[in-house]
Amino acid sequence: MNTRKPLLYLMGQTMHLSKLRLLATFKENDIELSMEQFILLHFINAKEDLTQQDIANHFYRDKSLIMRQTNILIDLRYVVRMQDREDKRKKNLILTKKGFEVFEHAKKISDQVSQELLHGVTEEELIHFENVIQKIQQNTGFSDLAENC
Amino acid sequence: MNTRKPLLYLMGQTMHLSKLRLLATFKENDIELSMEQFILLHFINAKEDLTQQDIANHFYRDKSLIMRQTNILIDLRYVVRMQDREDKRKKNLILTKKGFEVFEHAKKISDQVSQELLHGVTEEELIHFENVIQKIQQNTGFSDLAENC
DNA sequence: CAAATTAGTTGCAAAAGTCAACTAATCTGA
DNA sequence: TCAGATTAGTTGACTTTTGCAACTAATTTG
Repeated sequence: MNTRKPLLYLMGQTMHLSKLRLLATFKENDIELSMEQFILLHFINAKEDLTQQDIANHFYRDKSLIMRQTNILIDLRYVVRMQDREDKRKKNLILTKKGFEVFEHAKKISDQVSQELLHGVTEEELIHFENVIQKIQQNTGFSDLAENC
Repeated sequence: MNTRKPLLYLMGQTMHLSKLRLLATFKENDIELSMEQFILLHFINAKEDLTQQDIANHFYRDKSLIMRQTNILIDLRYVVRMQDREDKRKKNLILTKKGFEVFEHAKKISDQVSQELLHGVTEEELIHFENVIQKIQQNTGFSDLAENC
């Protein structure tokens, strides 16, 4: 009998506990962001002329979910929606100064947490690890191969 | 500026896409289990004299959530609750024959999916990968070091 | 230009998760 | 020993997260 834990069991548990750690550290530092909000800010910050549909495609989520998550960030004045100049159906999401500051702070904490989580992992192991993660992601058949974020 | 993706961003996305792949494959094979239900079955199958509180502790979830997830498995006749002989507060969760059969089927599919996801990953890389995952899990400070499942 | 497609939006509902209160059983220490 | 603390399970009420379907307005395409 194969007693090795299923891959997704292992990854899921690690992900869950890591998320708890991140959120606890956010709270300690008075950052009131969910992990999803943080990731959304990260993505909006990294991309120019980003639309909600782009986000939905990238994360394989329903666009209505992205709509609502974005609304929260807008209510917080972290993000604004601006009509695209060329295509009036589209709206570009743009970080505000306030949003950028909050994001930068959260990013610093997040990097710190990552470092802690990777304590005892060598640079070489990390490279291999990220390499395997990438392969897994590609093997899902979902992930956009051309993607750079 | 550090352009590397945050660790949890990468892991989260990989986890999400992998979950989509697993659920799609479950559906193709007429398995009507959520990933959480599958993992719960896995855990109940692996452990003797398991209580809901044990599960809640292990997965760092509220016991009321475990209660409700277990109720679903009981409604499906996959699991039964049996009063512990020694401690009448406790109830042990036990797989039924039906539950075991469904689990075994799902496990087979899950192993298959894992294999597909690990396509192109060498045995050595996998060992390193699981090693890093374990370290991360331990570094969260949550994970029970004595645990074997 | 009519028909199909696309981006955003909204309503509805289901699923997932949290928190507090409660019961019954067990444990603990003065 | 037995009163008070603790533990496991349960329930209710609530919030958050998520997905689906329908709709509008703008754009693309044959």
